[in-house]
Amino acid sequence: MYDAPHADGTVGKAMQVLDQVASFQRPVRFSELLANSPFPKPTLYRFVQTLTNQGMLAFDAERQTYSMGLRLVRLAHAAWRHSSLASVARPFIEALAEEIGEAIHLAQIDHGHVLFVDKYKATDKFDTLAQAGKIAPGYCAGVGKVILAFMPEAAQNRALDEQSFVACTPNTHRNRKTLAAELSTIREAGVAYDREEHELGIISIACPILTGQQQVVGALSIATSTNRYCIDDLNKHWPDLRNTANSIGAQAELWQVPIWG
Amino acid sequence: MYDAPHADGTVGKAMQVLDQVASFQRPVRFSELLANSPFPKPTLYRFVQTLTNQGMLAFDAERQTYSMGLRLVRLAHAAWRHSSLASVARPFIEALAEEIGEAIHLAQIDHGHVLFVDKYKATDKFDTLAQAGKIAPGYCAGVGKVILAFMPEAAQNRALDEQSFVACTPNTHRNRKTLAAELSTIREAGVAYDREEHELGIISIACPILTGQQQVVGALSIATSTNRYCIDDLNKHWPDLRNTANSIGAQAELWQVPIWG
DNA sequence: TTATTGGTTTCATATAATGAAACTCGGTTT
DNA sequence: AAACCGAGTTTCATTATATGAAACCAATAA
Repeated sequence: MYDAPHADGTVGKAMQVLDQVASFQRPVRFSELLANSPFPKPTLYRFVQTLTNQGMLAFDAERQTYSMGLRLVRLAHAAWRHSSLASVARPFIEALAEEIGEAIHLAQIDHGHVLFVDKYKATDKFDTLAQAGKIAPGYCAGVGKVILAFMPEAAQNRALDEQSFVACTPNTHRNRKTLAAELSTIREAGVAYDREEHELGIISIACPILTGQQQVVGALSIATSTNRYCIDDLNKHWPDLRNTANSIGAQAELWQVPIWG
Repeated sequence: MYDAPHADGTVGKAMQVLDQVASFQRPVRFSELLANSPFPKPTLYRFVQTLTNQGMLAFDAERQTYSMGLRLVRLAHAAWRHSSLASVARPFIEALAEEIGEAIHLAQIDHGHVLFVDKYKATDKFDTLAQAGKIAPGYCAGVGKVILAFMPEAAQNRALDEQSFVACTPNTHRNRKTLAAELSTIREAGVAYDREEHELGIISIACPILTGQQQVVGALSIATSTNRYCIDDLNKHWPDLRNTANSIGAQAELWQVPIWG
């Protein structure tokens, strides 16, 4: 449901509550939270109180509902600028998108989830916050697979353990074995394809973004819909995609991009 | 320096640490944090540990620095979509910006700070995350003043108490009295002007976004630079701005926008 | 080698979180 | 009305957790 690692301390629990509120995709009543909360009533109550005081949650007195607070936006602003690839990658993505006229996704991995941190659609230009921050499971989506493929052994195993293998479409990997097999292919080839594994009608080609020491910091993909193009068409863009990814990687290295976000 | 309200509990302190990390506009060493932290070494240490585990901070082992974590981006995604005006306001702003060809800012207030939640520049289209989440003091910036002006007495006083009146430019208000005076003028007029009070060369005209019950939920402004236009030019756009603000207000009401974020 | 600095761990103590139960307050129902 | 409910809030003795002085452990630097 929502991440519940080894619950470190009180703040860990508070973050758990934050996630829970986020998981409802709408403002939510206290009682709704309580219903599927591991915490007893007064405890949960105090958590939401505190979080609301802190601006991490927002309480609508009118409707008696909680939603995510604006302080998060403030903090995320900093996160996005200083802890993600996005800021260094932007100009490159823009150039690439203009050149090939398809949507470009930039992703990083965060605790086993693929996190879209930026997106550029030739038509609606940057569409950052509306899309950024979205998560997709790592076992489908081109960017997810390519990041997994290039992770070091240990981290990869840890990440694989966290995958749940829900079938998004008929093409989705449904167990660890077939995924692991594809991952090694991907690693050799240096490219991953998403053949409608995440969403029917959407295909993509993805490249890893590597540092000089061959550490993955993220991935870049070109996505399109099947009624316009097929995988072979995307392949034509591979050199460009590859180059852009390399440039970003080089740039990231000079810059202060952390490896695992 | 950074918000330190009435420190509620352990999580409050943890959030304080988050803010502190954000306040450095770059990855930061433990010792740097320690230097201006109210917390003793081991306490601070455990906080950053926990926050890092939780993905709220990111630790770059290479350089031994902390920066904001990606989990914030994930959470902010939800915040932006469900707890802010931005999602309902976007289409309106887009239309307005295209029509008048100047940059439009959308702001909300959060704990006495004006928070830019969206920005549309006719040239670079939406530039959300790069700009959104930025804060500006409430006592300068057109949007800030207009929001303050329309706040209910009590909240206004509380917000005014939190202002520090640092002079950004020669035109900035430098004490509560002159600001309070302008606020009542603004309230009557329904418009606020920023005459290079925040940044030299930048002027703007701002309107409040009100609900049916005349509660401010945010503000909208048209900003431009003095070497292109003067305040009178901006005034020509006032009707449009006003209308857009009204439409957004009406829409927000139907929707689930919380009053104080 | 011996300081020094930046980071990590210990452990007795103080403090803060916990949750069962009791309470309040609109809105039902009898 | 009186009794009842269910969502939200508060109390308070108990327990678990955070705390921070001091000690410890590298790595440089002198």
